[in-house]
Amino acid sequence: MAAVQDGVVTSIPDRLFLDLKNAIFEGRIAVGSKLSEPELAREYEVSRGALREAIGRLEACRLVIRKNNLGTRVVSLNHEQLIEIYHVRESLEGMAARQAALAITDEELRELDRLLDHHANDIEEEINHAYFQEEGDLDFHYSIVKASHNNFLFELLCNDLYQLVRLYRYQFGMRSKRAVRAYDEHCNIVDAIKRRDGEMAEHMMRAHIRASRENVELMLADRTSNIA
Amino acid sequence: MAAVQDGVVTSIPDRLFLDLKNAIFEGRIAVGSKLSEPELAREYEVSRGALREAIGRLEACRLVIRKNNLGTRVVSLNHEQLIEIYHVRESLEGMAARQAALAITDEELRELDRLLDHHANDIEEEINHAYFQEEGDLDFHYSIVKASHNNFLFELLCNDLYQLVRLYRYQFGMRSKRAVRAYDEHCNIVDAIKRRDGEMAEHMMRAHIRASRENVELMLADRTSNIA
DNA sequence: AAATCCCATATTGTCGACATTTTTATTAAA
DNA sequence: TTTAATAAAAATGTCGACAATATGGGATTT
Repeated sequence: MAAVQDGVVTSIPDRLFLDLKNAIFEGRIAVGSKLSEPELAREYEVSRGALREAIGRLEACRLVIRKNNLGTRVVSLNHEQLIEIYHVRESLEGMAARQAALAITDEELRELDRLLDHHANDIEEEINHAYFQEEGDLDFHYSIVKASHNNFLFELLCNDLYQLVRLYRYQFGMRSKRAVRAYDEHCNIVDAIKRRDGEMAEHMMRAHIRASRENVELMLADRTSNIA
Repeated sequence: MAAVQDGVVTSIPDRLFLDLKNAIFEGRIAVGSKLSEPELAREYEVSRGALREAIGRLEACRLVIRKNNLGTRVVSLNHEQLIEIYHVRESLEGMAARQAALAITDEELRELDRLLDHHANDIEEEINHAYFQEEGDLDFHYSIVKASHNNFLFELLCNDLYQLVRLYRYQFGMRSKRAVRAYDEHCNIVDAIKRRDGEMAEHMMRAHIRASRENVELMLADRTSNIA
């Protein structure tokens, strides 16, 4: 999961960008709240200039929205926008699986098997389900995208989309209960990749994400009906 | 084509961002060349701070690459990277066509017909082929994506991907000679959308972009063999 | 002659201050 | 009491200056 950039000199905005991102993910900066430049500059002990550059990068990966003369707010997405992202994920990750089937290395294949085993153990021991519902699932998808050896796809998904999904799932307080079914779907995807069947890998991945989206739609529908 | 943001106050970085983008597209800032902050600040008569913010936005849409303490250069892509982008386009625009088939309005459908007519006339009169090879084709794709009514998809494709493709085709000096065949493919796509057949619309759009990619691959192969 | 080191120069990184715009608080009028 | 106008406060936009880093040239050494 760790995408450490080795040897790259990190500037103040680099560090700030990471810190702010974590603050958002951990809820210390609330969804929808405003990022006050004077306040954050004091808190992180940096100049407003450096802070503004870090905020610019948050804006680039769509985690915040900035309006001229009005300041910056953490994105607050509605249901429709979350669904939009799932549609994009479906097409993008489908393509990733297709390309992974052609380009994956033996080492990357072993890594996928390891993740699958880990997932299976968690299910059998009926413990720690939470892991694969959150980070573990992301690790799996991350590995597939990496195995596609399409760097553009990788950046799009891993730098932007996954983070948005993570934030929204957090925002809506969603925890998937699909661990067992998701495991089966993951196996299907890996099987297709092992057989170098790109067409099938894409099909299975799209089905997997579509199921995940439908699950989300159900939860969102539940929520609104409960509130209403 | 014009995506004018009405009523939005434009700051200096806003204007600079547009100016620099145009300068890159028109070749006044060469592909691969360095963006000197002092020089550009003098030329555009702005402070380096405002300039740096504009550069940050160029970086966000991947038109330039910035390295700490080393400065910023206009992206210079190799063949593999251009092909990577076409793969992403294929999956993303396929999804756009699929969703457009479900969500397109009558007005948007009329607009598509207008573009198709325009394209057909150009072919019959055997003039102005250049138009549809470049801007016209982009207009068509732009309209489809808009008709998907998936705003996230729209931003991804129209703010980032199309611009990159445009720049690379310029960088490699490519001009498609597929006007007639592309017209037929466009018609197939619009037919499927009219029938509200999302599955087929996606299939046709993907075939269209795949053909375009294969055409690009051919040109790139030609080029390298000529040079070698 | 080639390679290495060192210094002068230029460029990027960072900061504090001022200008402009928005927001809040206050006051006056209906 | 509510609304409108206005003034004070705070936030964002913009800038120029200084600090840190990289580049290029020349002297020195092998």
